[in-house]
Amino acid sequence: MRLYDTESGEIRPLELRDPGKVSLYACGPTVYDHPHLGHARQAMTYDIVRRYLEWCGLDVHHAANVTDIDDNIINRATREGSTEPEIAAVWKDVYDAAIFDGLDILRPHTRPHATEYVDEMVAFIQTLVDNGSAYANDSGVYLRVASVNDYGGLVHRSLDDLREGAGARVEVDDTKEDPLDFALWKAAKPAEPTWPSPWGEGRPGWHIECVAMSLDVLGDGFDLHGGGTDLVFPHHTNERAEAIAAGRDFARHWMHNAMLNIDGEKMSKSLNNFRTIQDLLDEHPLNGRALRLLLLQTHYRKTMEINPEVMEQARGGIERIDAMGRKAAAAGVSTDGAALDADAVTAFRTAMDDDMGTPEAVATVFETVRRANAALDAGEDAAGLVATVVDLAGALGIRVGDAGAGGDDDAEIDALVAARTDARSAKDFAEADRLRDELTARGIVVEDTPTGPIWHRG
RNA sequence: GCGCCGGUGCCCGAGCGGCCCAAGGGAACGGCCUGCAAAGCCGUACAGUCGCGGGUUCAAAUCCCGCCCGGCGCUCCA
Repeated sequence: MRLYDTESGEIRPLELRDPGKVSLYACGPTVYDHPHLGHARQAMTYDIVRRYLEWCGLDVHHAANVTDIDDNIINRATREGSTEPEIAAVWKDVYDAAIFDGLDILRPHTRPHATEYVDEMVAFIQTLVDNGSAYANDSGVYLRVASVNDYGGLVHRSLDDLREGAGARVEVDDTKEDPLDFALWKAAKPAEPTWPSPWGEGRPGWHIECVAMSLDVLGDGFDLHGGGTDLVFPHHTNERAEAIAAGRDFARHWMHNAMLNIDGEKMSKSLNNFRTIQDLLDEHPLNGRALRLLLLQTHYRKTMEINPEVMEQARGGIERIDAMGRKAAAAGVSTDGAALDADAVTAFRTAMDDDMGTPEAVATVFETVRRANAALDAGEDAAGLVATVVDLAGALGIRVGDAGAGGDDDAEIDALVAARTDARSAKDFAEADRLRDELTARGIVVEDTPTGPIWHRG
């Protein structure tokens, strides 16, 4: 598989540290508020990477941190008269429900929490202080950026370029030797949670947690490190700098997913077009899967558009896949042991191996859906094609729905559908239509097939 | 301001030197199927300038230059 690597700036083969095994670290959330659509794209991107690699037969270790101590958490705790651990616990649950349950994203195998890693972080910082790449003063401990070889390598910018930005934008902190130097450890401030350290009470800086945790969980020279493009600088640049300064082998490959726009504009709190995942999920029962399809139909490195219209369009796509599933189930097609369609699998693989070409991979799935429907209509053996759709869609995390039953009133609906079938047999079409209207009013869609009617919840 | 990424049909989006008179999804239209529908299949119209203007090349949506527009980053935001 070839992937775009942010550091080298080119698409290059994913070369694994240990053959057959993939170690993946995707930066996780800071838990203090509702997760939004941007979090969904981020989490979904690495969920798809993982699912595809697993589908290819690789043994993936997916790790994602949970940042449970930072300024935002402290501020919220203060504002609500709560405590930081409480805030973090509550919002982590909200995140998990929306992301993992709502969007059918696989839980990372390992989810280290920052507050559980303070000892490791302190030890890491000690290494940096000992080897002269970090210095302590009254306000904390800082990384001496100028001492790091190729500091701006990930963003492809020189130290001078970066200083220009830092000087222009940031309040110059004269306790630092260089405006670019950043905090590894922050000295205690009043009313903030603190941990002991050789440099006094305080709390860890932002970037140190990911370095300490990724290297501990996945080991030196792990394969893939990912996150949103907005993390390239400073977060990932600084993680990388810390690892380099400590003489550790860090990520072999960096990947970053693009941002998303709502109604043509960037999503932000100030523009008031901020959407939480839960809002979207509540809007329509198909939205979780529709969002996944929408995300898959755009390449992960391209800014994508999201608005009510495209969500509706994506729902249409999901319904198309489900309709095939229902039709196949009604025709009694068994996919057990059916041989997959080799052409489709090859096309799918080729697309995915080329820097996660999910839009083309999805196109292959839909083409296979059409071929399966045609075979089903013609009464030909469609098992292989249906199995291919289920398999390939599954590799992308899309489940193919079937009958759509599962409500408390299933028996009642079955009875109405049966009554309609009887009316149709008796050519009493007025009664048949009345019964169908009644079902429609209950949100049930009835589809007549050669093997009898099937129904699902619309 | 500096750096980076984009601008493709009605909408969303692939394609990134010849296989493109440009994939796939959604919407539209016609046909088949149906008692009528729905779903599905088949077909059609949509891109006659692939943001605009130059250039390179036998050949450009695809490469180069300039401009316009949108996005991201420039210290804690996915």
